[in-house]
Amino acid sequence: MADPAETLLRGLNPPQREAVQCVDGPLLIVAGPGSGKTRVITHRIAYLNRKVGVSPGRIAAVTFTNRAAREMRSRLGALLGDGAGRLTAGTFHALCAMILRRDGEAIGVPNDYVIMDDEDQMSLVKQAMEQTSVDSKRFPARAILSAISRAKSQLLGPDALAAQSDGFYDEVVHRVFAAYQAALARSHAVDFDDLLGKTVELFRRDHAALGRWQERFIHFMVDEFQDTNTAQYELARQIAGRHRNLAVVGDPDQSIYSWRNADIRNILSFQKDYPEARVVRLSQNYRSTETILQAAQRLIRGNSQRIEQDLFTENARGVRIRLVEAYTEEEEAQEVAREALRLTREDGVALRDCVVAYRVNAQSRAIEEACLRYGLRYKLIGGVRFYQRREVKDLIAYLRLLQDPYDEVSLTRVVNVPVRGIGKRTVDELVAWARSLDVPAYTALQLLADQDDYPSPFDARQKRRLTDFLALLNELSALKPTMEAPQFIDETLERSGYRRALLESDDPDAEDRLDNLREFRGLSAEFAGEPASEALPRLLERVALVADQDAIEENEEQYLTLITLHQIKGLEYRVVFITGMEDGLLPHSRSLDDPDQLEEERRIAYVGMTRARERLYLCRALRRRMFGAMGAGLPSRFLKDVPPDLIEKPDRSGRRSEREAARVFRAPAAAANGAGGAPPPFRAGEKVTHPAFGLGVVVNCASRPGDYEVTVAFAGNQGVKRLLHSYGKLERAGA
DNA sequence: GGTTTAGATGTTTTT
DNA sequence: CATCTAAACC
Repeated sequence: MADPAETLLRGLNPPQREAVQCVDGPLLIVAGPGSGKTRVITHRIAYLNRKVGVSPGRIAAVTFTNRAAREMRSRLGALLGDGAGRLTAGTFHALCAMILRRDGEAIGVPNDYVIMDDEDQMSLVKQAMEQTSVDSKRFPARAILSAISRAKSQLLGPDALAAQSDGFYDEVVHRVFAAYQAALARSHAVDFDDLLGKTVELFRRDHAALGRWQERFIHFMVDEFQDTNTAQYELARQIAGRHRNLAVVGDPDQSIYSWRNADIRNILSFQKDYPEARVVRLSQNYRSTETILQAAQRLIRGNSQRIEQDLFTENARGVRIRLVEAYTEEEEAQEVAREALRLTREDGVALRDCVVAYRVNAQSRAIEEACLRYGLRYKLIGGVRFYQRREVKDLIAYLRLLQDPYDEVSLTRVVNVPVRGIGKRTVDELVAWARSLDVPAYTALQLLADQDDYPSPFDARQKRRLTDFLALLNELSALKPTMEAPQFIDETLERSGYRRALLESDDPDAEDRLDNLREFRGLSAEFAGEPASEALPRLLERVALVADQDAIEENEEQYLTLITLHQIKGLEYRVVFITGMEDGLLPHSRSLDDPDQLEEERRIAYVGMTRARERLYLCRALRRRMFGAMGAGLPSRFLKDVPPDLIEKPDRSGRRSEREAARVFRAPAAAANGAGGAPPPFRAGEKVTHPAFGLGVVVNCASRPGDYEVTVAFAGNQGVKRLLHSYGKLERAGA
């Protein structure tokens, strides 16, 4: 029994063991929620090491987020110790960045390439549309971009798209597509889809390079396989092409990224491409109570396009799912906050064990406000992401420009930030002039500076300003090898005048912005110990690829987590609140008219529900602010699919009058304490009656936003209850 | 060329 | 409702 490999199998059920031990050849694991699939993957890696002697360094494990990769590493560390550090774990994008950094030049991806984010892509598409005179009124740039992105994630270039084009729209897309790719190339840039597509292209063309990576990773594993797109799957097949040790783990019912071109059919393709593949199903749920699992199962059965998985659990039945119905978004948030508070005080639940999940980021605001009001610490995941903030993007644009002067998007972004008298008109002229000379904008600037008499469209004043800017870039570039990244960032902010402009501006957020810049500088400290010229490419790559800046920290701090239903995938909490269970929000209004999208919305709800271990709250508001106006919210159609006997409904008989609802609606934030200044309705010690609970004695009367919460000890075995005064069911006894 | 303002406009999810 | 755009104004 001293066999270290055997100990890894302890505590696993038979299918889990099978998945762990099946270390030769292709493997498909279809795993329901809470089935311990992450555990199976890490154990499999450890088993490969202990039993077969495969070093973790020869294994690539692709995860959906960087967070998941980090988690996998630490789990593996617990099993294997030091050796685990050599595992290559990360997203497909990170893996591709690594490959391209080393071998990309073979297909013309320059060593110093930069990665464009979606905002940059948008501006490039708009520019490409102007260039090809495509009317942005008739063809929204966003739609064109998503068509381009769809084509790219299916490994179609402009020409391939044109070849299978069917109609005018594709023709338009094709034109913009080609111009867009040209603009990327001119800027030495790749977008997220290129990262994948160029790597696939590299492996198609350069078999020596492919062979090296095939030998490097003799085992390849993909988690969340249901959310991979065509390019990602192709890449996995390429790398696993020699050893055929490709293991994929997925759950079709949790596929929620089709809008990012994830293709659930990859699971079918896998079985076709690897007919010899072993298929293992993990159906036992170790996470949730039976009630929660059953409710989720019933919900997901509402989808017609699916294969039934018979999930089961041996966990206890647990408490019923609570339905929370509030009048407004604010009340919904307050009820959530109040309940979270109650759980921490009465039920021994830590605040960290609770999570509030919602469909759209905008919903977080009401919750945040409720948390502030009740003094709950919270942590917002996602939201306006750090790297997207204006000042951070400005700084990144400077750094990118200093790494790659041909990055035109960055150049036009910062050429007049802070204002240097180089307005839109001048910038347009510069870009047009550069294009007429068929050189990048940066080269045009150099021309302007070096050849005094070269004919240009600029007068002396503009010429002076432009060459001053060029001088600034060159000056900073010269500093790059002489100092470390944090110091270089300081110099950039100083010499560009950015910091000073921010200090002198009357922007009310100036302080925050400086804080953010300081924070960014702090991040760059990780790359200290080497000159900025070395650190910059890796720093910028990190910035582009690692989106989960506000990662969930594994510390002891107590806070309520606020997160979207998309980001919560892969996590679990004892208590889950899902807010906005309304038609139009979940399912989202943009998905209502498409059956396929509607099924995806249902899967999103399913993912949310199955995150809960013990308690699940489904919350909705009758009225919600949308488009600036209030709209009536109908309950989510998904609620109907949850069996009523699994749900505990609010006491409808005690519902407040419509008039009172209107009052709350008009002044939702009125009176943070007590009912608008009204005196407490009862005092401790008073005798009261309740229609359902009978006679009781008031224990306490605490003020609540817009209300009072009365604690009453009822006679007999009714026990102590907390009731909201506005429900109006309590009356003074003995009158 | 810069700045302010009114007006329109468009609202999901993220590596 | 908040953010972006275009046009008027400085």
